[in-house]
Amino acid sequence: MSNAVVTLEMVAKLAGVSPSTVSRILNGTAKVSPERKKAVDHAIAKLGFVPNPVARGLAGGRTLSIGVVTQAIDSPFYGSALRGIEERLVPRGYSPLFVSGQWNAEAEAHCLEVLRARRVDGIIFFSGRISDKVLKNYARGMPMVVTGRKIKASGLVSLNCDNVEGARVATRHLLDLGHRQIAFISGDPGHADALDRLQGYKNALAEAAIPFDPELVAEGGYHEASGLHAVHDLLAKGKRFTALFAANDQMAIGALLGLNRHSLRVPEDVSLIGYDDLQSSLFSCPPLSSVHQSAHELGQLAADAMLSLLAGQQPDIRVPVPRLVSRESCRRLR
Amino acid sequence: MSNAVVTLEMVAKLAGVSPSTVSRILNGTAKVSPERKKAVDHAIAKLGFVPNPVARGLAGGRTLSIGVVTQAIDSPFYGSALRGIEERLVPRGYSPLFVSGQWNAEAEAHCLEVLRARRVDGIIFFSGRISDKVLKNYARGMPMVVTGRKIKASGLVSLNCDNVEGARVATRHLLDLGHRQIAFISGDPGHADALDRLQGYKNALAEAAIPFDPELVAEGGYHEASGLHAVHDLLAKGKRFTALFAANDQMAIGALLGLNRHSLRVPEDVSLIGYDDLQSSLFSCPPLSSVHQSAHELGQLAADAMLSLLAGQQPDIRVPVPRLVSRESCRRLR
DNA sequence: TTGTACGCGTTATCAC
DNA sequence: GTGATAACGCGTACAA
Repeated sequence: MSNAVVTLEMVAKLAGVSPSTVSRILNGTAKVSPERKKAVDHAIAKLGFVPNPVARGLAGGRTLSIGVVTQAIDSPFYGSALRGIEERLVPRGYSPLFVSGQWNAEAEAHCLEVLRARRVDGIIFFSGRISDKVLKNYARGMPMVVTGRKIKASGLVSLNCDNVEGARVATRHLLDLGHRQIAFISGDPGHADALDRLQGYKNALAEAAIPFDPELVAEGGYHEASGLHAVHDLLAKGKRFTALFAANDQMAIGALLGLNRHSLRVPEDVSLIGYDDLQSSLFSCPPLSSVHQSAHELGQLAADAMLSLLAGQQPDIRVPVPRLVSRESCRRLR
Repeated sequence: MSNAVVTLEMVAKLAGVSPSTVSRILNGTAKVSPERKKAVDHAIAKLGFVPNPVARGLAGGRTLSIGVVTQAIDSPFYGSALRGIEERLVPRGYSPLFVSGQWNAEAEAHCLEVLRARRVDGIIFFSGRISDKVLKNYARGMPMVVTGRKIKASGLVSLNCDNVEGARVATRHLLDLGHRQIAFISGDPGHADALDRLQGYKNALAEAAIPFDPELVAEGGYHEASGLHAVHDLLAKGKRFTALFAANDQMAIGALLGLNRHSLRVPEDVSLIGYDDLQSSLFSCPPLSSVHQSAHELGQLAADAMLSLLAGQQPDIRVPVPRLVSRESCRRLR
């Protein structure tokens, strides 16, 4: 309630000890006698003292803040991830600093500069277009956790979901349901993710000895509108397909509308499956089958990895395997 | 590219001037001779000097960071708002510090404490459950921008969307289409927003001389699942209705699924309208009519207001009026 | 206009 | 164990 500024020095004076002792108690840097500790704790409580992170940052070289480079803070996927990060970081006294790169290498570089200027203790970097080299370079200066890339470097943890496998599972699901003509809406080819998911689609087809047909692939951009357009393109080609796999849920939702526009019903006429299992996919009409890849959990894992790194340990993170979530947008053929 | 730490002092030395002169140039605090300024600019560029915000914060008492208390960083509405804030703040050198209160007064109070401890220069506070009194108290210590409340206090700007009017417009739209039995899914009564939207619904009915029927109102919680349940409840009562107004788009999407579950088609059997006009509403099946209330724009306005406040000016903000967006989820009766 | 000196609140490095 | 003392990098009275 009190708006007054209370400093460590004031605590020290009231407790009858030196500032250093107070600092030691706060950080557990060294042992102090129980009686002094008690006096200090008492003074802290009485004054309502809260350490100033700014001063701490200057003196100690740590700011207790973690930079998080996301690509689009307003996307449902990243929103969940950021929430996961927040859940893990805040209770440990760290504050996440979110900046968004907008899938633009230059903007991403700028984000990194802002974060470095702010002296964050570490950086969590989600996907993006910037080169691995730049990221590795930053990693030499501070702990980094990176997702969606396959980089190896000391002081850098790479969290990689198995997108190839996830896409294989999704495609396999459609195959198991008897579908043979399966169209695919790819993500932005600028993402490694997108390429992997395409590969998984191809792998599943190969397993089933079905030749890959480029005509059944439409390129999207990971957002709803692109899914809608992709369906138009696919249908315009006149190619027949009984099932459609979209490389993420947002495009699947767009595709759903596109199919409706062409009087094709899901799942009666076309089976549809997405990827990511967004919260909202549970409420589409019909509820969308998808590959569960929890962004929320990914965020938590990334934060945990960062915490380990900061504690000087090499985290041993195992990313959860993608899991099929079957709902009502797919049906057995015939 | 250089990872070295460059300080203001080094710039001063290289430019052959005193540190204060460099500081003055950086902050425009006082006039300096063109020649020295040139030398300093040159040195800054050569060294790639970036001022340390941490040190700046300690010395100058400003951290160039703005606390933003959101309720759920992973909700589509807040995601857009945060993006709007980021767009305005970052180019001006400020960094937003996002924390989420989860619609929990205690958590919100904790958020505010964290932000104060971090010495943010100001706080943008979205909705929430904490009391106006606490907010006013904080406003005495630093600039505040608050949304979704009607508070008056010096150093505090209150951005208020006219939810009563928006809800009236939505209901009026249904009335104009010939509907007379219009059900309503309210938001969490803990929000002022929710109460206002209910009031707008009532107002429109009154204008049309239609008695308000409590049986046609179901209580939701602003998320998709609650919209789904609300429809079940409404239908279980056996009340007939030809149109349904959900107090936000997320609930409308849930309601859409609920109606489908009961073999009611939108808009053939029931006309449906939401509120907020989320990006995703453009892609529901059918695309959802809604009341446009740009969260993105709201974020920008809040950020602009904060910047004005920080510049010592009293911002004169005019919140955009809610606007009806008619799509395919409503149809004329008969 | 410009430079000097000090302070911001904390941590780290010494002696004791 | 504990307490002075010196940084940390910058802003700003104050003097010149």
